[in-house]
Amino acid sequence: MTKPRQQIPKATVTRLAFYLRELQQMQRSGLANIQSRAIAERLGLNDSQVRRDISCLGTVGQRGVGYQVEDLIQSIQSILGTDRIWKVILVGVGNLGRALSGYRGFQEQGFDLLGAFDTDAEKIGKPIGQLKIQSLDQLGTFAKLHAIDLAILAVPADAAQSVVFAIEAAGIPGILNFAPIAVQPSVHSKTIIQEVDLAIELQRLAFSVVR
Amino acid sequence: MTKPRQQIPKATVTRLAFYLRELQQMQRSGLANIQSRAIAERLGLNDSQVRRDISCLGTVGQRGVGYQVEDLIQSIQSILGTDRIWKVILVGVGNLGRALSGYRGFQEQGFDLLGAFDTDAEKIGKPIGQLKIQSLDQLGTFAKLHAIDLAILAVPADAAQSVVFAIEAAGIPGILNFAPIAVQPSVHSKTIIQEVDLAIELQRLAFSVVR
DNA sequence: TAGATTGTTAATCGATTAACAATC
DNA sequence: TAGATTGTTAATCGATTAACAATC
Repeated sequence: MTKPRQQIPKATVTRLAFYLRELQQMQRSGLANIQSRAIAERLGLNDSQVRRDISCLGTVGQRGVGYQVEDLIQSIQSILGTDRIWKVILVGVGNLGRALSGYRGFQEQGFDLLGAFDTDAEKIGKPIGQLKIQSLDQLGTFAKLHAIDLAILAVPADAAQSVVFAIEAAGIPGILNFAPIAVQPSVHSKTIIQEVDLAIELQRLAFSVVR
Repeated sequence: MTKPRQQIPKATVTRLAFYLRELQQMQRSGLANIQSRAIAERLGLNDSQVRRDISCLGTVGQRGVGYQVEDLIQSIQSILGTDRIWKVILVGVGNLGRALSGYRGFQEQGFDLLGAFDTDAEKIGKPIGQLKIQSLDQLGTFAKLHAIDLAILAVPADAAQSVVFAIEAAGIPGILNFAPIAVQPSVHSKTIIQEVDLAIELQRLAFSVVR
């Protein structure tokens, strides 16, 4: 342990999550110790960068030796906030929403899907995995009752903004937005919105391929 | 038209894709003209940045007036390479792969899913949407026959690296990797790999919420 | 012309990298 | 001790922003 820890750059946060993913793999395969150089190679990065990122954890490796995989995993999880269970709901049970609801990777990282909501009367009451689809009207009550932390938003573009307001009103502090449109938190809200767009990822790839 | 166009920063490419998404929305609602200020507000950015990004297109707005929505859309698509159809295959028809195969957003942006592959004998021959799941052994032949441009990789972590080699061998120049592990292109390959991890997006959101 | 908004420069800010002293 | 690798500094590189001349 070295530093009382500063503000962590966004780019660092993203890389830390990638380090974590690899470290968990390494741990599964029985590796106990690792060096910045090996992490860097595995991810195609510079080893200086890896050490600098890790130094944000305020934890420490051993000079001449490296890092304990177990320690690094714990430190990164502690910084990311994923050393606990996060309670998540899904809003919008269309094609993509249904898919996301079954995605194993969320559960594995401690994101627990507790509810699913839609406006379509045809869908309400039907099962989705272990859950039953609820009316969007229930969202506020449900979110408060279960102290929901995060909402995964997978509704059509034209519904997205009004659903954001509903999620905010329900007191949920974070939204992962898959709706293909920019949405804004309302003025006084402290809700964090993180954008994900799978088509945009393909476009970025297409650009790289053309160059 | 101003500049012969330089290298475009990666951050700019990503934002251009987001501008495109908004502009397409605006066009659908009948808007013909737009200003950097309005784009910036809609996306929560600085208007200087929007103008600078757009200036990478080598296209031009009209001082005192703004940009033609139609022109901007065309220019951005031309830079991203999405002014044409991209031929895509899916490798790995698990939970996530199945979901991705039905995602409308890909088709809407000109990404055409032509094939789906898996190694599981149980799945081969079964339908997925309009397609029939093929054996991974068929990948090379199929990719060359149809001149496939991009592969969406959605296999388990332990299979990912060997499938990457197979995709490279099939001559496919771009991979969108959903497998939760870092993979590397083989040494002499020019294949571009773009990482996407939905659990990591949730982790980034969790971090922002905690702060 | 007067008002508006672009395109672009120069200044600022932040992130990456090389290098090396500290130290296991 | 000798060899290895971290933690951290200083230098470089790239991205963002403010400001304003150009011009519609």
